[in-house]
Amino acid sequence: MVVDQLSKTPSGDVELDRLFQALADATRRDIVARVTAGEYSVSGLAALYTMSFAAVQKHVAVLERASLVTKEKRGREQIVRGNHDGLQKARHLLDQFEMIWRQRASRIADILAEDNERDLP
Amino acid sequence: MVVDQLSKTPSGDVELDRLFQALADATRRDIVARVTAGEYSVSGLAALYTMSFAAVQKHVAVLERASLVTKEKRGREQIVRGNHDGLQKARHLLDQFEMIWRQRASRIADILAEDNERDLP
DNA sequence: GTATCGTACAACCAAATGGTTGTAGATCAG
DNA sequence: CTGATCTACAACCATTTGGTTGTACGATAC
Repeated sequence: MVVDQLSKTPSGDVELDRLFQALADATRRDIVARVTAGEYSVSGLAALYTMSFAAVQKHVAVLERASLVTKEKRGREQIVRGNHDGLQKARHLLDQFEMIWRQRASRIADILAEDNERDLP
Repeated sequence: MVVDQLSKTPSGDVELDRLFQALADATRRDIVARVTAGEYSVSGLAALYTMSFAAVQKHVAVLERASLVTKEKRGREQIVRGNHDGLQKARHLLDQFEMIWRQRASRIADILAEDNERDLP
């Protein structure tokens, strides 16, 4: 059977919910990009945006729950770093979709090939 | 300059917001997988889930606005198909993050290499 | 024709989201 | 010790989200 990744995703992966939910906000995507490139304290991040410190703090918390970011206490500040594992998990799902797409494409190609066989004696 | 993809993403890409928001729900991910593999009418999809028809209809609408899915009227039913472009766009962003990550990794490798040079006379 | 099917859409509701302000606890600098 | 910084967290608010039910309408079947 060609396409049965589907049965493997009956429903309800909360981790993926949180991952994509976390990526569905421009500020948070920006934070991910920055902390993936280098280190930032929470207030260092907050300085980059016009919103309040608490708002940025909440965004970081969302990213942390989504495993896109880790926090580590250093002195009085909290260092935020990108977490590659979270990104990998999101990429993996999209790769699966890509596979499903390609399988469908090749199925269609097969059908066309069959048609050709039938048409050309 | 090594990492200035960052300045290119100052903020506010509504399309990406909608894309990831759309993927942040297990039912919608399941729909994407199914309609990417083959064709479904809206009611055909609705039959797969326990929720109401209207709920599924809304999910499809969200996916459509996110360019993850297209609808095409055929007779009295509406055929839902996967839209590869939307997926590609999401994959592209994650690929950019992957690049940022690798650049950071190689920067760190460079620093370690410098340290080695300094340490070994 | 009438009945039924597939769809669209409005109105409503509870819960989650994204933001604010304010308060309080650690940690560092002087 | 005192004051400034960085963080955490609660309370509040407006808007969005994910679901419901109900109504209306075009296409199909009989």
